[in-house]
Amino acid sequence: MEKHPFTCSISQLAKALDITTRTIRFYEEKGLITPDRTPGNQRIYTRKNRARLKLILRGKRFGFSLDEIAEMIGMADTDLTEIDQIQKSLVFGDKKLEQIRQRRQELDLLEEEILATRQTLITRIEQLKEKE
Amino acid sequence: MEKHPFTCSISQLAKALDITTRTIRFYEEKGLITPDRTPGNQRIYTRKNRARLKLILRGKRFGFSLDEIAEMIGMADTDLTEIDQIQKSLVFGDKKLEQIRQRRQELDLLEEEILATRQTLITRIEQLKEKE
DNA sequence: TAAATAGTTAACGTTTACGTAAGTTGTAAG
DNA sequence: CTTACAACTTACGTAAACGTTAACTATTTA
Repeated sequence: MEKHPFTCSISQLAKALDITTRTIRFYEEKGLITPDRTPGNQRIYTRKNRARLKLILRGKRFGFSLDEIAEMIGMADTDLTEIDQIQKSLVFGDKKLEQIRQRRQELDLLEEEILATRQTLITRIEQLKEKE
Repeated sequence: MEKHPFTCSISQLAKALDITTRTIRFYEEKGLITPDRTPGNQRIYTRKNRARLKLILRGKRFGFSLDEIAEMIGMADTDLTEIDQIQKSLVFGDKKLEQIRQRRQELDLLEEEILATRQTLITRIEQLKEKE
């Protein structure tokens, strides 16, 4: 196996994901990512770190707090030797899936609501144009 | 038309939506809802107010800030006489629809990710059970 | 090798979204 | 009428999620 060479610095990663370096370091403080270091103590990020960060940002866009995201990630990082631990993670993951499905329904409602408003507006515009 | 009698007090509304009265008053401060008052200056909420509040909470669950939600509501409250204003609202609504569709895609990704992790865990459990 | 650029930690500042407490007024029950 | 409870306003407090600045070190570039 290779030691895939797709690494980058903190500022490169920040630019790629359109966030600040402060944000990345903050997530590290919270234990959400743990990049390797160069001999000079500078952070280096792999594709894996990058994927992890994207997952974090995605979670945030759905209103999950960093603590909740930390939990989800905890699941992803499960030590695959302890069978009890694995089963707990499964239960946790299923709970999250439940939540996600609920969110999807709410997303539909939100869309409906906006579409309805849209229709009202369009109808109104047509009425106004006829009156001219 | 009736003056539909489906009104309630702030604490009733809070209980119904499982939030605190403080939260409701806070949203009012921010201009997100403007209930009528009794002669004694107490807030009364109609079905419409209630629907509005639900919309706010739904938006929050998708990581929209209160300011963003205020914008969305601004669209819903458009003064239907100014044709320019209506058209602006339409454009704004379409932007929000774009965002919502993006969120849906991300939701799918999130679900995939969890399902993949789930599969890994299940496979691992089976392996461990065979070894017994 | 020197200068410019980028990265590091530490610590204090800021914004958002409420929580909480104090003191006052409305309203329903006895 | 008064007791009790709910609602009102005002204001200070707080946790989360970063922003900003300072003082220092590593790395790249001339």
